[in-house]
Amino acid sequence: MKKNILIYGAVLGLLVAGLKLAEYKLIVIDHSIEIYGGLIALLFTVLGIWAGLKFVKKKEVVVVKEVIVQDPAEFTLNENNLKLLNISKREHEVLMLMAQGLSNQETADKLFVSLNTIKTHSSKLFEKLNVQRRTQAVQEAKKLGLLP
Amino acid sequence: MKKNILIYGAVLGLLVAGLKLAEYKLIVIDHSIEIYGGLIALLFTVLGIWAGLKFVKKKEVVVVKEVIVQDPAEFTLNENNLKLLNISKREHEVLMLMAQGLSNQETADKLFVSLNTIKTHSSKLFEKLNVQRRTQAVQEAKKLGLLP
DNA sequence: TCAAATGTCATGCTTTAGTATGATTTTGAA
DNA sequence: TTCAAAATCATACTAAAGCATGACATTTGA
Repeated sequence: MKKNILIYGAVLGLLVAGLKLAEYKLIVIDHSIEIYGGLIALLFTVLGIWAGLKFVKKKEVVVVKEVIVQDPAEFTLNENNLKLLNISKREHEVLMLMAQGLSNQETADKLFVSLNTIKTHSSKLFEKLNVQRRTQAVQEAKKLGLLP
Repeated sequence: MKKNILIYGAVLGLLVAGLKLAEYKLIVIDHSIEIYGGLIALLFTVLGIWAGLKFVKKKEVVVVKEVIVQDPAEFTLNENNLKLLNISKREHEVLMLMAQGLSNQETADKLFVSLNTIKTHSSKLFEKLNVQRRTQAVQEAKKLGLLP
């Protein structure tokens, strides 16, 4: 910044000096004033643009490196709701895996049971939670304190 | 852009005309040339700076290198991650409705587009989030601060 | 102005999810 | 021990989700 100001000042000074000299030579020519003015206009326009660029063209590159780790919010299972809704242990297990984004097949594999079994659990779960889809089930379950 | 050029041209024209007039009045004064030149220099410097600013004033570029994982407690949309993953506005909209447990059909109805469109958005979303299912998408999106 | 990105939609297809129903086996409590 | 709930599994569906691909219009940015 300071450098630019100094450079600008220096260039300006030189120009003024140069023009001062040129002034006496050009003055004798016809229409010299127009030429003189035109030159000044041109030079200072360029200078101005240059100055404008210098002072604004500072692109700021911000690099974000921080990683904010998830807070494992303290969760306490609401067993009361569990009982109220008649949700069994196994069903709750299935619900948790469902909430982790597992497919029915994956859940079945993880629990060593058949796909059909998981489907049965899921259906009953949806009934009890009064929802139609697994995504809704997860939402509802979280609301009810059945899931973290 | 075009406007700026026109404005610049117009201002320049007016100045030339004005100076042409001033030229004959100032010429009689002592040192009129210096004053004349000074004025032109001043005016065109300002004009140049203005032009420079106009044509170069690019927004700051923010470069983010790492994906940020956020605390889900207080939510502020992480637009950086959004950009990083190339998730468009519309896709984000779909993502939000998906997170609310809506089916593709319901989402389509809500956004007044076809089911196929939502499926397309969903597929691209899964790709970008690097997941296979909507449930996983929602989870991942929350981790990345794309969803409350 | 021109290319790239975005948004929209379709078709055809495969996979997964969800429903309905019924059956057998476990298990926990009266 | 007995009985009901819970858990398991199956078959047969329908519905929804997801994938791949191509097309076309609109928007936008360089």
